[in-house]
Amino acid sequence: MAQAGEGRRNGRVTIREVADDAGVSVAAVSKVLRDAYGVSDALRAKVRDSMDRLGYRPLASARGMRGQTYTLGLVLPDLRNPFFADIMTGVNNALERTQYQVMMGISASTAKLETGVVDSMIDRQMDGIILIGSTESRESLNTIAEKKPLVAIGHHDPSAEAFDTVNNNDRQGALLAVRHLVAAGYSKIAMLSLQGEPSSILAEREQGYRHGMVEAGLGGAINIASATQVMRDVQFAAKRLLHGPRRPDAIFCWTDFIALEVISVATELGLRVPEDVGIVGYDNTMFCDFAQNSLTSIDQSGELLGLQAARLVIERINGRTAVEHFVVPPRLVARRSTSR
Amino acid sequence: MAQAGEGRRNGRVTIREVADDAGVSVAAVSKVLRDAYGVSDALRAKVRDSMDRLGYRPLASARGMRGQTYTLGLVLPDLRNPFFADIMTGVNNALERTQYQVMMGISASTAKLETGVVDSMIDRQMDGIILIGSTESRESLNTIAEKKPLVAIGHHDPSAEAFDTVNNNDRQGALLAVRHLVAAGYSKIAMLSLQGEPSSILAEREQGYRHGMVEAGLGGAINIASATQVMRDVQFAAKRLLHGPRRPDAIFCWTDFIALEVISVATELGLRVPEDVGIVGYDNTMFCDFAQNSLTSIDQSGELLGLQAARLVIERINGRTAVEHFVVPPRLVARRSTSR
DNA sequence: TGTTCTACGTATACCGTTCTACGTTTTTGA
DNA sequence: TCAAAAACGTAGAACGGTATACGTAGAACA
Repeated sequence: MAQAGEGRRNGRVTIREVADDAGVSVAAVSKVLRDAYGVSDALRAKVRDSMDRLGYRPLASARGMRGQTYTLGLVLPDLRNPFFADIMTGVNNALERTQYQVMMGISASTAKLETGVVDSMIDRQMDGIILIGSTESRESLNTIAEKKPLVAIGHHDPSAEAFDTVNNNDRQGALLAVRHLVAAGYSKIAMLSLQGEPSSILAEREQGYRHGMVEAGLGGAINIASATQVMRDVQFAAKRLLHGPRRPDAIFCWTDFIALEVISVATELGLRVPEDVGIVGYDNTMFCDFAQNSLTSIDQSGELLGLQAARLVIERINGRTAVEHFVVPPRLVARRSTSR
Repeated sequence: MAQAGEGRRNGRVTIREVADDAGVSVAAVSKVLRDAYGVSDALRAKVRDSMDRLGYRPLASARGMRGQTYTLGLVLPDLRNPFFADIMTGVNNALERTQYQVMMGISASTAKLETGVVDSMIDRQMDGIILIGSTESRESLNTIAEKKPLVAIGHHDPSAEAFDTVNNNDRQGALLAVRHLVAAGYSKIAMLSLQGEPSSILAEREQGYRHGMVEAGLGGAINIASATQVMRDVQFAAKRLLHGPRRPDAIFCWTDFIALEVISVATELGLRVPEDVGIVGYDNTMFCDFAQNSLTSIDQSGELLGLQAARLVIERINGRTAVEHFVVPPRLVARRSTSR
């Protein structure tokens, strides 16, 4: 097995060869690599020069045996939501001038797969882990945090001690949506929420929605439906909402993607957006801007979230133990889908 | 630095503890792990039991020092195109019953970043690499292939020897698009192609387009515009096409995403799709199905591409050296955007 | 002028696996 | 029944880095 690998390792320059070339000890080279204490500028220059000339690259596995791998693990629920691309951009920006690299894995929004991916990242010695939209319990997250520095994006748990969180204020986001719809003259406002393993974001947004409705004297019209992220499921839920006896005149949707699906279903049913039904999405992804969608949405600054998460995880790697919970205020971006 | 890591490694069960627990040698445990020759069923059972009981998980870094890491690297151009999610699904399906895990990186469609990501994957001892939509030259790919088993998805190079390729037939895909548009009564058919580092796919699709036009006696109407994947750029190119003196009555677009942008621009300019302008996309992503888009598109079976790529890379890891080039026929899915 | 620091380098144990080389036991074949 | 082969298991040297413990030279101080 793996005969093919035999000749392949060859050609890899090791720290020893660099040391020989520079005429210094292996330890000295290692110090240069790690920016460790006790290296003169002259020595550093000499070593750097040898490394460049020989094309030396440290082997992450070997580093991982004693020290760091300089690799961060980023776990995202799925690849289809462009919102995660925004987060990724932020993470990459934060890491630009560091030696850290990111490796991504997908959890497909199920706790079982998520655990698998996280475990595999721990096996692969990631120095820290950023978990997006985790469905795990706090205990599970604590268990992970015992092993590696951990930051959760999109997971509200302000009393968590072992790991940091980075969020937008989902309650306020939902509130913004409802207030905007009310101001635009809608009153039978439904929420199309997420079905599946209950999460803290879910609770926050639903609270925000309820709060907004009650505040506007529409407590009696509160109507929360839900669907998984699967296309057929969303369609079904949307049809049920728009066909039912208490047909809403506006729907606040869990994500932009779900909102687009609702627009699609509404169009097929011959309902006009925004005249017959107003739609609000969440995440303000690039698709909102297309004229055929023109979707009002809540922006939660994905790039900023990613940037902060990367900062926090690196701080933890560097020794911070005090917990930090970062919250961004959301912002509503109005478009035609609610301009009755 | 990294004091935080000190207590963290603790609790990790090593192969030695498993060996002690099972009352066998370290080598025996390793053999069980690798399904290597020379282990009796009894010994295997004993060792497996100890591993389960202790919750042992092999450390990838340590494995990487001598053997494999059981990790594949998947490099994708960007996270925003849901087509890549299809590929990923295929890859995951292929890997389901193996011990391999996938780590993803993004190249952002630039050769420089792509090189960086690939290098970092080699540093991290990926056993094999799957490269999607690579913009690298054949020599660069050969250099990578010298170091690791390599499979390129979306990179036509049928005479490559050192790495495998997995593709849909892009020339035929473009041909299908043009023929479909011609059959629907369009004649001034433009192509909105990709700008940037030239790729083999680009050449294939443009050839298919030209061929289709000439075949239909429309050689004089050949009109190839191009734009990068950046939103503003696509908008600009679309406006120029739709405003220009030789306004096309149909546009064959590089990806669904670009097609959606073109629909958006057309809508804003007061042009009706499909009456005034027919649109065809590529990839047949989930967005095509939305009623507000209803986009005709070329399906290149992303899931199958991913599955095959995973199969090929694992075969290479296991010793295959003969090259293999896998090609899937594309399929046109007609929707309203071309139903004049 | 000796003593104590500080700055800079070095030698080397160690990390957790794999895998080769080598024993020992059991099975097979004549 | 004995030799040869097959099956099973073990010891221990790698792999390429990190980090600790230590040595040495020159500067600073009294």
